[in-house]
Amino acid sequence: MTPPTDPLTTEVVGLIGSVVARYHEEYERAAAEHALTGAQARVLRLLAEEPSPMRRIAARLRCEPSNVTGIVDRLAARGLVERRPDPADRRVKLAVATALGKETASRLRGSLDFADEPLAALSAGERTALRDLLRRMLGPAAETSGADSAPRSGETAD
Amino acid sequence: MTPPTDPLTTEVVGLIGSVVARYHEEYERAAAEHALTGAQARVLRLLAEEPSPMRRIAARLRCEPSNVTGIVDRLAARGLVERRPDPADRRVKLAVATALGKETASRLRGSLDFADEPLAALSAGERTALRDLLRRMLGPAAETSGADSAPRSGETAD
DNA sequence: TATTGTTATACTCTATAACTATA
DNA sequence: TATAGTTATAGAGTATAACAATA
Repeated sequence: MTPPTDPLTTEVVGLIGSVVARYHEEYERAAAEHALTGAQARVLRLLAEEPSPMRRIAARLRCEPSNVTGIVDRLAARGLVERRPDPADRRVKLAVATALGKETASRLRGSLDFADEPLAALSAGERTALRDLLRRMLGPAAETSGADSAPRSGETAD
Repeated sequence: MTPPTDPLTTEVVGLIGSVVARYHEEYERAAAEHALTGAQARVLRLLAEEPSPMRRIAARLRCEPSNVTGIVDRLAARGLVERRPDPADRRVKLAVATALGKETASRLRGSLDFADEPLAALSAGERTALRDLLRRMLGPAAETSGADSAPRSGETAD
């Protein structure tokens, strides 16, 4: 679709593909270090920030709500997450990270050293330039949306 | 690990996370458009470039060889891929894309319009700057490795 | 009636281990 | 004996459809 795509753009897309592959591997490795799957790690990080109804987790993960049941079950079985009723609406269940869950999420973030390894190759000035380019690329929403995002999160907010 | 990570780096990592999420969604959507899973699409693109022993596919996908059996089975069942014996070593089976498989891979590449949507926001000059930054970030190997890569490929070549 | 979360089901991807046929 | 590919098995993620409780 659209114009034939010039060599420069093709190369940039390829490079982005490489970044994606590397980021993804890093993320999975970091999750595995804590005996978590990628999906579990994403949910745990989400809940470490704030409690969330099951439905909202699904929206953030871009998957069906029925899947979240199992993921939260497994996190709950390990004491990383708990389910609490929502006082305002008794249909809703809030998933909340336990103290252990928050601690695990924090360690998880620490071991996701994408910041060091590949990014360390760039000077502060270069990182600033990269930031500006990525901001422009992702559009105005980017400044808030992805401040600490995980792969495949890509929320539509709700 | 390593230094406390300054706010700038944190933001850049977050932005990269957003790019990763978006790229991944795009890729899955494009694959689904052709009734393929992400893994199937990755293998098909790989084989559209050149035939490959099962073992090598696994290395590119960074998964166990036993998984490739099923993925290639499903692609073969749809006539997108074939298995051929390797004349040089009768233990080896080469997976090769059929004409239909190559055509599908080509259409797949066309519908992966990451190049248009987010990247179109950047001018040619900006794309060049982005290319240079990503090259430096990924290191010297990047120029060859990811020219048309898929998420999670991230090959170690072999 | 509509919505939230769950259950039931089926498929794909994943790793591990055991097997076969070559080498 | 070592290697390539497969099979068997089990766990996890995914979507769909049907269901209970609540709104």
